[in-house]
Amino acid sequence: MGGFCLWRRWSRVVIKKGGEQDIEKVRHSAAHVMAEAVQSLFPGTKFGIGPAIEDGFYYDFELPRALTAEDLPLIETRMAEIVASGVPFVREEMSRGEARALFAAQPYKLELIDEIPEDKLSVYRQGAFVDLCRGPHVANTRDIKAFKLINIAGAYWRGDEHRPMLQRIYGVAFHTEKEIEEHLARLEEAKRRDHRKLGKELDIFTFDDDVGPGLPLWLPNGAAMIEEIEKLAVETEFRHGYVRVRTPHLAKEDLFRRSGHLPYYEESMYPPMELEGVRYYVKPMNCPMHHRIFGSRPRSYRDLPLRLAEYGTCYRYEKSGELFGLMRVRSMQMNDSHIYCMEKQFEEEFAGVIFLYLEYFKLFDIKEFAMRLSTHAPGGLGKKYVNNPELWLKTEEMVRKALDHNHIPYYEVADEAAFYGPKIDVQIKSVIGREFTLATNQVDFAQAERCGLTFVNEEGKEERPLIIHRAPLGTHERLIGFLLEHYGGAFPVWLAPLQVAVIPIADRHLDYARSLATQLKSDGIRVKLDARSESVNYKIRQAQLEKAPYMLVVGDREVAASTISVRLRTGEQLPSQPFESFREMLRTIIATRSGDLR
RNA sequence: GCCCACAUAGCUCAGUCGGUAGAGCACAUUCUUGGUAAGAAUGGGGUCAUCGGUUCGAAUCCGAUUGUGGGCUCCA
Repeated sequence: MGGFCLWRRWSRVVIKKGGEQDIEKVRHSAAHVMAEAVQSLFPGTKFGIGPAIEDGFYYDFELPRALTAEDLPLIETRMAEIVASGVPFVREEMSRGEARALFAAQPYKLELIDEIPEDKLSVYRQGAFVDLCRGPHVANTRDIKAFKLINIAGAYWRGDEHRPMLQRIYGVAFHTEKEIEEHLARLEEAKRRDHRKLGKELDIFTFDDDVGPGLPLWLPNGAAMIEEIEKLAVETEFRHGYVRVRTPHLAKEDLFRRSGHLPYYEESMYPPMELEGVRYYVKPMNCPMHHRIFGSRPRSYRDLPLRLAEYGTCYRYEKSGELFGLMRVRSMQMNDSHIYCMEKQFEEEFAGVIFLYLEYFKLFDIKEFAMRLSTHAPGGLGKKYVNNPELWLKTEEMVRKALDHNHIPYYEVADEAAFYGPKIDVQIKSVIGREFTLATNQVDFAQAERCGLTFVNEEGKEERPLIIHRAPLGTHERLIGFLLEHYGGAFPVWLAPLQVAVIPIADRHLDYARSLATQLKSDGIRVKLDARSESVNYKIRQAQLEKAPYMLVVGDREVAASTISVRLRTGEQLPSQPFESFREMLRTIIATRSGDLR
């Protein structure tokens, strides 16, 4: 598993290793300087918190008016003055009472002061500005060499949506101006790779106001990709012993009540519709339906493990502000499966799923991801989580064992589990830097009981199956969103919406070009014949922009010799060759889902 | 859902102090038949997101709604 990296902690680790532990101090100090600047420009400002973060810092303020983009340069200028004045950062220690007196006009600081367990509190002073802070800081404001304020955003105090919304200013800070420029250039590059931009340029998907937010429409190019991905899933899951099922998009209220979705998941569900006195819900997950398939006849331990798979379409009512391109939508098609097994089969099944993930990630050349074990929090029992503390602890331990025995690295986060059990989420980052769960592998000890699922064991007694929910390819929406960014739109041949562009040089080459296109089409290749009376340059440019892996340019020479000239998407030119040899190569590359072009 | 910003042709964007809309690309037609990232001309295309208000007059000012974006919260 080379290339595996837990980038959650990555930046910190790298910094420490590289002997650059100072940069965090610089960023944190920059936050203090920004706070001082804001205080001097907006007297009466109430301060929240201002930590260092990846690439920079932020500080939360309660201000008399809303900030605008025009305020940032003013704040920056003030900061530059403070930096240039070369004021030292001075640490002072004091008692809780002294701190309370010092921050008497700062309600947010008072709240923090009261929650600090130690009796000795520390504050840092630079010039006229003093802030409650653990430190450490740089010695002098002059040590802050390069910073820039980036944007303004709203943020709830202490991340709690029931508490006041403060105004947050984000900044970046590095040791040198050059690093800032490089960082901004990286952001620009990220914008070019943004799946929303590429998805539009490559005609993959669109959103329509009349259809609704978060409800993507797949254009022909996107639909072609979806079909390839489903083909991949069907073949792979068949090899791994899954059987396929199909289920409706709706079910009666009672099903979701028994499964636990209505008590624990209702706020993410579309409201019910009522017909002939019966309430129906659109499904937010496929599991209840699959559980009914499991329960559709008596099951023996000999039937287990039973692996039911379906690319099921689900609908979740995500809050409007949470929608994000294809990465966060309201209708989604999931690479779903539920594995019903005995407890003694659990470890093997669970590990099998993890290895299935790794198989897929290798295929897609996905190297930057992290496996996150999400566990429950005792405080959420009966609210967010099914109330069965023993089973939570037991299944969490089972998952840890399954991971450890297979030497699979992971990190653990409490209070992130599904309502029915712990899970392993595979975390990836969008090119914008936002983190998403791409795939998931969840244990479910609750629904079998809630839904009354049993099997007859070796002793002829009824027993509850354990259930594993898994979606290694996540949803089409998020996977394709991710792959767009991951490949920058230049997909491997098998996945590329347009695989071959046939480009005749002049009209007299059209017949030959057409016969090539027809033959490729009969091989199932997605081919486009560009028959327009445009220049060769123009047609090649078009094919390049569409990121066609292959361009077949045919003119007098090719017609005369019955050959083709192949230009790769990389700009590379293959030697002139008989059409049949290209056709053969293409067949192999697609059949093996190779990432290479030749 | 919350804070802030934005919404002009299919796409990317101009549009000054309010005086009934422009460019490039794309598309269509014609000319051109050109050998590896844009040949030329002509043409069609916009209720300036929607609704309301201010004004003699609104793309422009104000309000609401819808949608999008940056965050927060939440998540596949």
